[in-house]
Amino acid sequence: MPRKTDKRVRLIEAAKVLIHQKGFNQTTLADIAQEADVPLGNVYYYFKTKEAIGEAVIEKRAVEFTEFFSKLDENSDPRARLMSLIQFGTEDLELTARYGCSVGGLCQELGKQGGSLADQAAKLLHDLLMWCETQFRSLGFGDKSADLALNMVSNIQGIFLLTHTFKDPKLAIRQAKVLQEWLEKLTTGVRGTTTSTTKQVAAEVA
Amino acid sequence: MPRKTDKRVRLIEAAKVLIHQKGFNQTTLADIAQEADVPLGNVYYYFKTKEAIGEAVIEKRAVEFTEFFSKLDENSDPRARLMSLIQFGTEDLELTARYGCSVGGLCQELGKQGGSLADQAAKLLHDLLMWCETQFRSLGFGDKSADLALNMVSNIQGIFLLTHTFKDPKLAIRQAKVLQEWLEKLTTGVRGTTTSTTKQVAAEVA
DNA sequence: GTCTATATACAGATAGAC
DNA sequence: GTCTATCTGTATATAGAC
Repeated sequence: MPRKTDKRVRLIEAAKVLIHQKGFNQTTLADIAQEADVPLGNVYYYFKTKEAIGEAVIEKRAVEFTEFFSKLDENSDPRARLMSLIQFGTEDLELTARYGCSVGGLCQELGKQGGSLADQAAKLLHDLLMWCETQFRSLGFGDKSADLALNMVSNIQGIFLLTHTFKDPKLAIRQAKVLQEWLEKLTTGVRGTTTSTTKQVAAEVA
Repeated sequence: MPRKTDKRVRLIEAAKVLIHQKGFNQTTLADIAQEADVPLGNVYYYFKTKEAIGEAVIEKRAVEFTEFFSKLDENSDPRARLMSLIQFGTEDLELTARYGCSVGGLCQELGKQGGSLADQAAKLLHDLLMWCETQFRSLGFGDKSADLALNMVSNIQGIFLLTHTFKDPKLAIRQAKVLQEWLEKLTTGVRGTTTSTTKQVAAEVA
């Protein structure tokens, strides 16, 4: 592997971490260069602008999201997949308490500024939303699926914000329990395949 | 009222709006001075530092929060108060879609930086959380009240973030309906006063 | 109390030697 | 491809006349 790729990767990784920790605007190119052990002036050989680095970081996040969904999809039924999603939300809580959700934080910050970076960040949350909706649809919730997905992602993002605000991982633990119970009650008697019968059951429960 | 107070008030109001729109770090003193129609150099007569302006803005938000709670408390029973809170979340949604939640945004941004400003911003969300918990406690939910409050505030903050991220007020409308239905089912058969009977009912429902 | 001019620091970005 | 030195703009903050 040529050093070119190596440095590029290092810069993206450094930027990814620092942007999560300090936010995009508060992260300087000097910060990134230092963290990646690359001289400041050399950064511009790999990225024309700071925005280009932001773009690369979000693309990296998108790849990680895809891998994450693949992992979740290994669960045999959609209900277990959604449960896994909630479970993963209780990992790395020290990081979440310190710096909040890496994706939610980007959407919040960049959303105010508009532009293509904001759109790219929003797509990450959109993908998560769509993934959840797919699971609910597979469980037979039909037209209710979008609302259920919205409720779930909303809940997750909200508890991340509170966990960060109060610097208290226990909040996320508590809410994860609540969310899992909600999902359990919601899917009681519902199978993972979409048939006319399960659709009726799901519609009734919802 | 002396002009001194007038300019101070104008600066705080301008800062409040701009910080909501652009975030604290992205709002410059020049921005604030211009918006308040005060010469840049004069700003420092009223506030020693930019942080001092941030402090004043958060204090203003705290006052508005208190007034807001007073308004909500005008409802006769706690259930109606919580319903009102959800209802208020569906007002000014164009603003929320454009700039997100003014308080949530501050907590997110300042939380990463730490310091006293972050603590002050966090206190705003804490007050909201405590207010909600008080309502649930009045409804007889006892020890479940903290979790219910957490769930509610978490949900509200989450949907604000999504509304902002996707620039779509309809999302907040949809989720408000879901939240209200949740609250309705939760409090079915529960009265607004705390007696041993209602406590049992509430505990059972929760 | 008010306001212009400016000091100081640091950000993103570039030039050009190697 | 790499890296030092630096340009340019802009931010917070100050000095000091009025």
